[in-house]
Amino acid sequence: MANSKLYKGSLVTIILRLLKENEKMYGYEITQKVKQITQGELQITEGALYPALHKLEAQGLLDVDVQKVGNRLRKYYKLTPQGQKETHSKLQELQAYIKTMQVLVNPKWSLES
Amino acid sequence: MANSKLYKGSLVTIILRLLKENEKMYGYEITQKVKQITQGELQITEGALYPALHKLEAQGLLDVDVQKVGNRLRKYYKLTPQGQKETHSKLQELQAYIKTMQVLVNPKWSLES
DNA sequence: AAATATACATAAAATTCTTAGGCATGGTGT
DNA sequence: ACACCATGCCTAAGAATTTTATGTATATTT
Repeated sequence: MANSKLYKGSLVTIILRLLKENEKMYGYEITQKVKQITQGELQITEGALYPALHKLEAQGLLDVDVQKVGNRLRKYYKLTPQGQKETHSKLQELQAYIKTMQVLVNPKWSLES
Repeated sequence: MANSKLYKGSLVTIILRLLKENEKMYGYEITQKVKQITQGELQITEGALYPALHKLEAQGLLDVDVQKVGNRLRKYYKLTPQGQKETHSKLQELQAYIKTMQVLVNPKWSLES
């Protein structure tokens, strides 16, 4: 997941955000979508993704729909109503995080306009 | 450290950034400064901070200067030349992270203006 | 025929942080 | 005098998340 440790903790937010946009997605699709959107900057590893999906499902934030495409299985995930709420919450947390970090990083301190 | 998991991985960046601004700081001062700047949003716990400082020192990114103020010890940390380079690098990573996350979060996909 | 892509999965280890203490000085309130 | 909180350092057990390393199987490309 990139060489930056900053991505630690943002996997769930990313997953939820993608599912908000795409209605239903399967695991492998998520990894590819993220790679594409970020132009390779961010690579979600399967060892992190699948456990995360299982946990989100266990928490009632995602529903699963297993489909057989050709001869292969796909597990399509989609947001539950509760998952939609959580998505909204996570996105607000992200905005707050970014805002806070920018305050910490930008030297407008001791000025406090 | 806030209720958001997004802060995971950003502690070192925060420490380095503060030391870039403040020349020399001691641990407790860092916790208070962060609390103040973020108006309580972000509380750095000492259980995370001190091991992080020790590690940065061991990596040669920080130098320590122990001083006795009144009857109490203070360990003042400051950036080494290598620490300054690393700070620059970490700040660029933060910019990249924010940019990437905003791309992931903002729905300009499949448009790619 | 071999290599790569698709598609799922788990498990050990590493990393980072939280939680929960411990020790000591100094000031403030009762 | 005594309790409590702020200052100032510290560590260690556990939790949570991710990396790394596999495993299995089918489909496509070279």
